[in-house]
Amino acid sequence: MRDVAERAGVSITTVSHVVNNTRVVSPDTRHRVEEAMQTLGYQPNVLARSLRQGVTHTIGIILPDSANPYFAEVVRGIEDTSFAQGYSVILCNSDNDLEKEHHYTNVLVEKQVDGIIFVAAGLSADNIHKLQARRVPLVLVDRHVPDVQVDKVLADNQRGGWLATRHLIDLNHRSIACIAGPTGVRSSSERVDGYRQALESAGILYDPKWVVEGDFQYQSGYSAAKKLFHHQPSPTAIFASNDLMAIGAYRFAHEKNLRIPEQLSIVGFDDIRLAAYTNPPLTTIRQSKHEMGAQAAKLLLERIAQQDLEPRQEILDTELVIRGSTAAVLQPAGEMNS
Amino acid sequence: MRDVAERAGVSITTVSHVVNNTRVVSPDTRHRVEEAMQTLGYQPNVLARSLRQGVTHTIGIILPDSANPYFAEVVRGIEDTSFAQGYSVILCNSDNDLEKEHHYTNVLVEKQVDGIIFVAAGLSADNIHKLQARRVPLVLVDRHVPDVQVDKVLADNQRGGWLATRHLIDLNHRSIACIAGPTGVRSSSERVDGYRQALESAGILYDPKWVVEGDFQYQSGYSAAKKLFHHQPSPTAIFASNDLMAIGAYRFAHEKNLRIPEQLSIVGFDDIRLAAYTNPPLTTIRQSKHEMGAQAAKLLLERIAQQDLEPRQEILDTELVIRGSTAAVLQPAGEMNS
DNA sequence: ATCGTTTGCGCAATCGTTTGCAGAGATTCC
DNA sequence: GGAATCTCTGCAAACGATTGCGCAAACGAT
Repeated sequence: MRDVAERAGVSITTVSHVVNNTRVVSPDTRHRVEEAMQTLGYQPNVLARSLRQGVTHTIGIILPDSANPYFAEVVRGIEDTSFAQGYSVILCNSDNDLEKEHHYTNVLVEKQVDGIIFVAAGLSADNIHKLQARRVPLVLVDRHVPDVQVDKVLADNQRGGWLATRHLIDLNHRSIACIAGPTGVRSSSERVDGYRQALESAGILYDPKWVVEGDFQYQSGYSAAKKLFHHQPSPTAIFASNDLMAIGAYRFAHEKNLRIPEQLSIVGFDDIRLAAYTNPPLTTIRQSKHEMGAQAAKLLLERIAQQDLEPRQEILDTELVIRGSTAAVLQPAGEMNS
Repeated sequence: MRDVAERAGVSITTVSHVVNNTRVVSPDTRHRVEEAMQTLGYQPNVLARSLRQGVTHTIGIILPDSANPYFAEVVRGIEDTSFAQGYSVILCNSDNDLEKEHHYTNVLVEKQVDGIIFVAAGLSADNIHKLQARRVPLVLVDRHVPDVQVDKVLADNQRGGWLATRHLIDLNHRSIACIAGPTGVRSSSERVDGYRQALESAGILYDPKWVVEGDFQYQSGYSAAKKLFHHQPSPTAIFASNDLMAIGAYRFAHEKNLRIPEQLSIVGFDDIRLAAYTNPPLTTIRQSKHEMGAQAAKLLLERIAQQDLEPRQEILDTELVIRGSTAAVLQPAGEMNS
């Protein structure tokens, strides 16, 4: 910058002002400065600017695993709207490890990010409180965390679970199992709640034996299905609390030569891109992942602009997408449904 | 920091030295300083440090789409090893748009990142040269770019294409189509080269009509397959140059009631996690995506540490993974193969 | 008592910007 | 013709750390 100033025969102040268009500069000098910048290939050092202005135009994302197709799309939503507003994002994978999550919160604070978007690794209340004590703008995504007052954007998981299960009930299924997500993850337990409510409101006994826990990965869906079919009688339908595990269950069904949907109906959750391309295409609960990320970024940027807002909460709709993995049960276990 | 110094009754200098362990401090003062830091909840401002030291411990990743499962895993590889070495990553999606890519290179340079990992959007030579002119440490991943001298980590795409095709030939297929990636993407054209060579070395005519172009997404695999089956005769096997398009082709086959692998064999490329869970499980060419990212990060950090290295090139192995989507052709079109 | 060494610490410049304050010359107005 | 106003620009102090240089006290040896 000093070089530019020298070459243009002006002060550093003036250079700064032409760069930022922050006060009038005579056309003549402006031109000289611009020329000097051109030939010297000047690019501002935003570190210095940030230091001075206390603003980095950078936000952090902390989440369990960016390689998970679900989160990957959320991240894209965040990145897209951040980009549009001139913000960059620092990506941090916590691997569901509170320790790592904590480490990253520190790193981000030290790097003076303007805000953080957070998919909690688990019982992250401590980490969150620490951030709030520092008055770091914050928004929680996808997973609610108890005991914190903070902006959130969540999906209507319970309704989703209810829709999925209700759909199966409407198809005359009565033996409906559930592959749950990890305990302690709120979004998962809410889905199971929806499942349970749908069963109970249809007068079907909720049997904890038919709820097995997975970890949201393919493999665990496979294992869970195996476990479900280990004892008699077997379920005629499975509600998997995410698509990855639903696809894991597919794998099991194919190995056992169980035809989907004729012999086993499966409903997933999330509607990842892939879901439309499985065989058969997966009936699932859609939540708009990109939208979720975009909303989160929007909320965060608003809070950055104005710190003293009341904590807000955005609940995104979930929607049943009927594809080919569900069908009416062959031997209806009860009376016909209207 | 000034507050800490004041509270501990020492100079800022001393505080700095206890924070960084950079010269001897008497146990007594050290203790006082640490206590002051504790009670004040001091966290250093690494912006200021970076400005002074000219080092940010931050790297940038520019790639087409982090939501693509393939890149998502590469990114994890990068993030993991960066994290282990104390670096953070800024994530930038170019959407294969040279303009956006260029914008991001500027942003990253201005943010003074220590280096950049780059999956080229296309003919990115200009953007790369600009970076090199600024002496920004750089490594290219996954896609070669002509006319640049720079560290690279690539997969052996040609061998992969060859392996895939050879596998089909060994199964007596003679009518082998290919779903290519976008033109201009080097890794794609190399795979097609491998395909072509395998055909030719087996004395099978290479017919450009049987090579249709996709864009590496599910949907384009579907469309490509449709196009391939539009004319007679139809292929008995398809080599798709990535798994996503292979799965798109699955979709087409299922719609047409073509059984895989009995009536149509399909080989993919990449071996994304999902590939083991499709129905049937996808035969594909494995490349280690996480490893690729990890290698890239390693190379980059080495170059950051030592700028004056010769450009290096890392070629990662590809490997045929035989699963259930390929089988011997029903009516052998030619003589039996040993 | 003197001198050399060691130990422990502080001063102030620096990194590359932004920005409040103020000044110099040109122009306008009465 | 002087005052008031306008236009354009520069000085210098921040932002929050790091670091070369140097100084004072304590110590040990002679």
